[in-house]
Amino acid sequence: MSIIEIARRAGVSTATVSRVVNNNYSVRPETRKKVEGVIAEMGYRANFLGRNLRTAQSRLLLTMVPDFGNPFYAEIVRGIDGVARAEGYHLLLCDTSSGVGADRTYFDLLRNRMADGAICLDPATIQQELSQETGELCWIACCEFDPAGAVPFVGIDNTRAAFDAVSYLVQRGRRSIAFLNSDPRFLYSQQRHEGYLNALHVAGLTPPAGGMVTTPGLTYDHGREAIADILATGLRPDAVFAVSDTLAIGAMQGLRNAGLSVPSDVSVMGFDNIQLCTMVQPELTTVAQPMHQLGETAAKLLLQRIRNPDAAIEGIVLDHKLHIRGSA
Amino acid sequence: MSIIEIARRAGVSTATVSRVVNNNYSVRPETRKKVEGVIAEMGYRANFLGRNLRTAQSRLLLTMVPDFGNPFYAEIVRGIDGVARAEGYHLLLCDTSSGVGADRTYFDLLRNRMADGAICLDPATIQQELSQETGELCWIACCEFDPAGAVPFVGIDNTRAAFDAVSYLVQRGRRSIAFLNSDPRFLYSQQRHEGYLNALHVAGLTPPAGGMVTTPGLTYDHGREAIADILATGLRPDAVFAVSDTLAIGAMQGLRNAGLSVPSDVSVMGFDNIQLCTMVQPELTTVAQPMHQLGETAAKLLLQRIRNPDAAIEGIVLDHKLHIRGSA
DNA sequence: TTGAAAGCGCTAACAT
DNA sequence: ATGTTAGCGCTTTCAA
Repeated sequence: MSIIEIARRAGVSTATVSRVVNNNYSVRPETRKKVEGVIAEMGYRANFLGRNLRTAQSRLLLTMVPDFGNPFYAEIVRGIDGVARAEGYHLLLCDTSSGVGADRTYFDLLRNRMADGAICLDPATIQQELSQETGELCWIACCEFDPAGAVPFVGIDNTRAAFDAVSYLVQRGRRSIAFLNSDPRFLYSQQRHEGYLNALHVAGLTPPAGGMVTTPGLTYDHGREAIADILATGLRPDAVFAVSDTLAIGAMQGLRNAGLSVPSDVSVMGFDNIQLCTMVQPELTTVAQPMHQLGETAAKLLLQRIRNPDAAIEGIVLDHKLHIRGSA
Repeated sequence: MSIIEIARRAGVSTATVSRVVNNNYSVRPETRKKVEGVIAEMGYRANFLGRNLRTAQSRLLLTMVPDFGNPFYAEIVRGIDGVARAEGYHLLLCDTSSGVGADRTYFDLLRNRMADGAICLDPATIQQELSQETGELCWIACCEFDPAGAVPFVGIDNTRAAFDAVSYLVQRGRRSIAFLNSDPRFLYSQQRHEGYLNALHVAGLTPPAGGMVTTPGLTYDHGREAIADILATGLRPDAVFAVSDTLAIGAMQGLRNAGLSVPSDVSVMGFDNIQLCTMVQPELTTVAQPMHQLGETAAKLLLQRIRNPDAAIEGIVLDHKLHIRGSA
């Protein structure tokens, strides 16, 4: 049953039905009532497929996350979702962790007009590949971004955040600070690495030999295994800085398994400030990212860009903040 | 740039271009090559809005979750996503926690043909409201379902699972077993409540006065607060059964805060078996749900139903399993 | 193997 | 205030 059927039954034109449905044009109250009556009676619902083609928009926002099993990303997505829904958009959510293959990227969903815009939380490397097309494609980088690139972004200053975190450990008297990093394809990974080295350098320290490891992912188990690897080399650091809370929480478990106690033997510092931080024992000291705000800002920026594609959009850097708790 | 432009440049009809793009009909190799050349040269991408209208499908699967900040739901969604993508579908994800208002349900996205089908993880109450329309609407209930209803479902036997969990606590000598439940609108909440009572009954026990609480959500903090409430009544249970691991983990933290130790003072039993269970101290004993499989099965069922709407589909009950660890 | 043409359901410009 | 009508971009029947 289409709009034609409704128009026929109500004795009006399809245009009038359309006006009633979208209640934007002036329609005589009686006419409106009559049409609404037929619509209710028939249980008619506008077919968005037709509307979308006609208006050339899908009202869908493509959101690409590396892994929404990670509470950090989950919280950002919730931020995006809130803004999107308030503006009448919905989320086309893609978990990029499983990998889609080189020939077929999720950006195709944008090119194919399946989405009106996209928010990408994926590694900057992928993004750089695509930034050429940036003028045509409507998207925002979130968390992973190139400050010098052409793509509008929102994120934090990862280098400084890591610097602050490690400086704190140093200030607390720690001298052998291990570093649990993730995939170096991630820009945040490179930047936090840099911040870590900077802070050590300023303090006249160097990374302990074998104390810098790279994990293939951000699960708790990756953190646990990373610590096991470090300890297996014989190294006994007095602090660990992890680029993710999930990694840090896994690391704490790994340290416990090895009979080491946190923070007396080893301080542990995480990154993100997920809810879980205050649920583990000891509570996790971490660098907070404003996750919800990150998502909201990304969505607002994107919507802005969708509505006014030509306006220049500034990149936005939000503040990080150290949360001192029991683990360091 | 549309298919017409490509057809013109390649000197063929739009039908031929369409055939090339969908490479389903026989097209002469030279013709194909020529068309593909133009497509590549022009960077043409089919507009899915047009295709969707014509084929009357969106290739989108609506997924409604109460809260994908909860790792339990996140894992299910990943299961759904994997199957969906393998079949050329994508996820239209809606977080229902924020509430959409009575007049406008997410099912409308289905009625409006924005999605080809839906998987609903939302409370059964909402679902029952809608099950009348079930013949017309194409959707699957996941986790939350009415075994006697008309809606195809996949889930576990919550009553038995809770029964098994509590029976285990009893068998370990626990006599005063508190129950941390969530919103009773959830069917699982009612069923696990029933299983809890059954197990106590069989053991000749009764719920300790003030030992059954209901939380407004499933965050860690809800668990922590629930325990605080119980302890505030003066009750000192020797075990706690929570309907969610997140609740249980929060409860453990609450017990610690109150100076109680797990499991010597109080045993704690969770539900779901999220990854985090082995990262807390002590590790959490819990009833495992096959989360990934739950999601995969739901997606397969839905796809099946989309392709063959008339075939009867059986409800599927998957197995639960007790995981004994340190907390109980 | 290819082309012509209809039409999916809707909106919006234009006419009345 | 309402109707007429073109057309969004695509697929698909039918004909050649």
